[in-house]
Amino acid sequence: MGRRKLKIERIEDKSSRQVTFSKRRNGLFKKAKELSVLCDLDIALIIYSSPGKLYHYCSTHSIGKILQRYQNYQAETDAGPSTQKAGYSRFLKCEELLQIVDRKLGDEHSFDDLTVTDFIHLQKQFETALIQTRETKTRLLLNSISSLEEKEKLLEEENMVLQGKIDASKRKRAAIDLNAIPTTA
Amino acid sequence: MGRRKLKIERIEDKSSRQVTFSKRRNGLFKKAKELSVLCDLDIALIIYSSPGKLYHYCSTHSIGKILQRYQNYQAETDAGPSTQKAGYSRFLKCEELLQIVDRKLGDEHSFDDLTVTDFIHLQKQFETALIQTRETKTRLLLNSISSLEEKEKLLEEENMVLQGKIDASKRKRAAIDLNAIPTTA
DNA sequence: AACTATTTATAAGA
DNA sequence: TTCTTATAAATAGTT
Repeated sequence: MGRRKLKIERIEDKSSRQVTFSKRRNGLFKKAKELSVLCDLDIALIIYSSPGKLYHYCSTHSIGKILQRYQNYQAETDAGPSTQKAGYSRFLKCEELLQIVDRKLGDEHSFDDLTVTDFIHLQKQFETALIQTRETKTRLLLNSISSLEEKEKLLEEENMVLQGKIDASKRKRAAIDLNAIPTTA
Repeated sequence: MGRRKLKIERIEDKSSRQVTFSKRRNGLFKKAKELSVLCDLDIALIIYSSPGKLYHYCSTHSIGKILQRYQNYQAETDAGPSTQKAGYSRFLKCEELLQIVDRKLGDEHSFDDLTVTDFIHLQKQFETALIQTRETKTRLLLNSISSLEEKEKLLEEENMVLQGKIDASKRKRAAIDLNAIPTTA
C-alpha cells in the first residue's frame, strides 16, 4: 500500500529503512492494540532494534493474569509427574515473590496497570529475591552447621576433661590401694 | 477497512469476535514478519487467547542473541552496585544452565534456530535446573546437619558414660577412704 | 512532517 | 470455514 508495491526484503538504504521502521512500527502497535480491544485478549509485542534499543507494546491487563496464563500454558504442555512437580513448586515461589514485591511496591503502583518495562523490572526483582532467598537459606544452614561443629568441639573438650579426671582418679586410687593394702610379698 | 467502519471496542458476539480474531491475528503476524524482514530486526509477538491458548510469532534469530540483547537491556536500565551484582550473578547462572541444557539437547537441535516455543521449554528447563540445584544443595546441607547431630548424640552418650565412670570412681574412692582411714572420733 | 496515489487489510455477505 | 467484494486503512514515494 503506497505508490508502488514494495518487495519484502531488507531495505538497504539506512534512512529509508529508518523511515519505514518508524511508520510500520506505529502501524503494528496500533493493530496490536485494536486486536486486543476487539477480541478482549492479552498481547505482548516486543521489537529489538539493532543498537540494543527495545520497543514494546503490552495490552493493559494485570501482570498477575498474564503470569497465570503463562503458568497454565506451561502446565498444559507439561507431561510426566516430575516436571509437573517442578512447575508447581515454581508457581508457589512466584506467588510468594509476588507478595513480597507487592509489599515493596506499596501504594506507588496499582499493580493492575503495569507495562512491559515494569514487568522486566519485576522479573529482575523476582530473580534478585530468588537469589537472596537462596543465599539466606544457605547462610542459615551453614550457621546451623558451624554452631553444631562448635558444640561438637566443646563436647570433645568436655570428653577430654572427663577422661583426664578418670585417669587421675585411677592413678589416685592406685596410689590409695598401694597405701591401704599392706605388702605381703 | 471493510464494508463499514468498525468501532474499536470489544465485539460482543462470540462468533464474529472469533472471525475477527482469526483474520486480524493473521494480519498482525504478517505485518510483524514484514517489519522484521524490511528493517532487519527481532520481533516477538505473543497473544494470550482467553481459554489459555497461546499464539506467537518470533523472527527467526537465535535465542542466544535475544537473550544477550535482553541482558544488555537489563544492564542498561540497572542502577546501583547491588542490582548490578545481582544481574551479574544471574547472568553467570544462565550461562551455566545454557551449557547444561546445551549438553542435554545434544545434536537434535542446532541451538541457533529456536522458536519461542523452544524458548519457553528452555526457560522451563532453566527453572527446573535451578530448583533441582537448590534442592540438591539443601539436601546435602541437611545431610551434613543430621550427621553432625548424630555425632553430637554419640558424644553426649559417651559423656554420660564417662560421667558415670567418674561417679562410680568417686563412690569407690569414698569407700576405700572409709576403709583406709581409721575412725578416731 | 505532510501529502496522496496505491496497495493492502478486512467487514459483511454469500 | 472459505471466498468474494466493497470499503476502510496503511503506507511508499514525493514534497
